[in-house]
Amino acid sequence: MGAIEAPSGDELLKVLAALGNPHRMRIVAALAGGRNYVSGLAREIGMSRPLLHMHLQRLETAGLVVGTLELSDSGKAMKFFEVAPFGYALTPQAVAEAARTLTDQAPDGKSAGAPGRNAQHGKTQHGKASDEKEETQ
Amino acid sequence: MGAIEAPSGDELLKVLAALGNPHRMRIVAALAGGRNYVSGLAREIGMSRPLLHMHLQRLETAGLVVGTLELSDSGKAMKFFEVAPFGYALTPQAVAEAARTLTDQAPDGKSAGAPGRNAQHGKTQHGKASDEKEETQ
DNA sequence: GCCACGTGTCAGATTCTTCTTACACACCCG
DNA sequence: CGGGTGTGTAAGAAGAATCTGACACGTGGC
Repeated sequence: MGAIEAPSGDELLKVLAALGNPHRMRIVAALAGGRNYVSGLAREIGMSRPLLHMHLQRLETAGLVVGTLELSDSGKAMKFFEVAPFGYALTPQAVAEAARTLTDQAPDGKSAGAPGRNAQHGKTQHGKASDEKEETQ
Repeated sequence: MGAIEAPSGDELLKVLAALGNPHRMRIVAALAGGRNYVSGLAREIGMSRPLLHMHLQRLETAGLVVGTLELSDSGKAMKFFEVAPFGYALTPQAVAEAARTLTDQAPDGKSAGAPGRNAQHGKTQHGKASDEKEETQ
């Protein structure tokens, strides 16, 4: 019966909390139309840079966008962001399944090992299977 | 082929914000295992009734659960809750599409009539789909 | 050197959400 | 009639999220 791989409760929770915000939704929408760098994006959607920075950080932590620092021909460092090819199915069973592996995140939980920051876990029919290595950041 | 009906931005936003909470996720999970009434559910998941009441209200507003007030044989009024057969696909395009119809409106109530709130977009494996009626607030 | 552009981060105020406590009512049973 | 069950709601504290402003740094061009 379980056709698709269920995401961990913490992961799904982070994704939903990240997407459950009008500004962040708009950011993802703007990024879905094409990649952009922080200041340009801030101008496009009319938001202060520090605020956009926070939202982008939240989205990146949830694995919904990825940022790459590039150097323009002028030599200026510009951080480009683009949407990650995520795909989640939101159904009662999926939520129930995820809630099973839901760890009541303690205020201090990350001691040794990966901080649980994982992006792709092919949930839906997204054949996109770029391998994912766990990098201990 | 974009034959699928996209949810309104406000609707998707409400759903994501409602599900982006560990307690509410657990509530949906508990309710997916079977219907229950408020006090019983509060005992089952170990939560105070007023708090559970608030969370249930939030979930019901988002259209994720439905509550029906029934009378037990003893004559006691008991409010039973059960999960609504919702189904949302969370992809970059879906978010972008929803963000297009995102009204950043004030806490003031909506003007009139039932807005086009559509829940089922059967792209995931979920057979049964009885449509629910729209209840404003 | 100074300014325009890019980056990141911090402190503080504000606003929202969450949670507890306490109250209101209705019904049944001893 | 008091005590058990069920319901709903309101006030206020506690906490987390949001947002603004100012600061830091680096590079290219006048």
